[in-house]
Amino acid sequence: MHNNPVPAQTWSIAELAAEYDVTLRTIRFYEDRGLLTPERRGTVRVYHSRDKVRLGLILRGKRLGFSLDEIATIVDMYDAEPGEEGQLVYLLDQITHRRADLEQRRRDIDETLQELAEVEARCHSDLNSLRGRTAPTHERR
Amino acid sequence: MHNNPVPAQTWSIAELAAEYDVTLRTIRFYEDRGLLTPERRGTVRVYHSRDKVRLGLILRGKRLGFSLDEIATIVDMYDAEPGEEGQLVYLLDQITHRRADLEQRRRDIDETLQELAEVEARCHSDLNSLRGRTAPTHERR
DNA sequence: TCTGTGCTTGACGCTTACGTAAACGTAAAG
DNA sequence: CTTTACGTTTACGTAAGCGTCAAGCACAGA
Repeated sequence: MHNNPVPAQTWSIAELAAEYDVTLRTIRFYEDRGLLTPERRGTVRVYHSRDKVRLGLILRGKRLGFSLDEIATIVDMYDAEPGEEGQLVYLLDQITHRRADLEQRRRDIDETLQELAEVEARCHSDLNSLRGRTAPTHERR
Repeated sequence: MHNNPVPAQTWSIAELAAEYDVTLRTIRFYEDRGLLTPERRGTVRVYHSRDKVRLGLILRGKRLGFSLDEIATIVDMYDAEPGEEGQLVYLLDQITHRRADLEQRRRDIDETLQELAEVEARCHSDLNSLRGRTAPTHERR
């Protein structure tokens, strides 16, 4: 057996920025908002895998349209320590809310996808008409 | 047969605001951004079912986290006239992009829901431990 | 006629989520 | 030693999406 088998990889701010395709400004801004807490070596930021994971979660939250405040509560849930009963109950409550939110979003997405499919079908039909295959007999809203 | 069987219902701005739970300011703002184009009777806005539907689509887009500009392109797709071939091809292209976007979102949502379920399971387990049922034997990240 | 009630158009304010310099530190390379 | 690369803080700028007055019109009822 040996200690310290893996030197526990770290990243510079530029490396993280490149990997996730965001600017340095963005990463520093997230830190300012308390979403990231990189180590400091002197004045320089050093990011560990924990920070990297959190950045990934933050960006996924952004893709979902959450505000940074909402993202903060979500991401912090993942890292939450067991704590006392009140904390846990609160956390479960948060989870319930988040889940309801996300399921509403999924319904919205599914509806939108369905309607896009209809618009697409109309387009193809119209294209066929234009190319002289047949007259447009379908109903328009 | 008779003409004008239904007087074609209309709504005031306040009625729409109440129904969708938004402010008058918001509805006017959407008009300012070209998302709504209500009829004018004198100086007063009169909303027809078309406007009402569009407002619903706009708010759904908002729930999905789209910007108003993106929402504009989406909503306008629903109302698009057949037009020439170039237009149709462009529309189909837009649809492709939107669909890719939405499917990415759905993946993000599903991942998040899964992870929330894990956090929830941890919470319940921790609660049981606190209540003295059993010791927490599960792994923490 | 006075008082609401509901609508209108500005116009300024505010928050979020960064962009964009400016000015400086540090360490390696030429 | 100077340049270059990479990092830092401070701070002002900006676009989106409204909130929030302010001031005024139009019509209905007491």
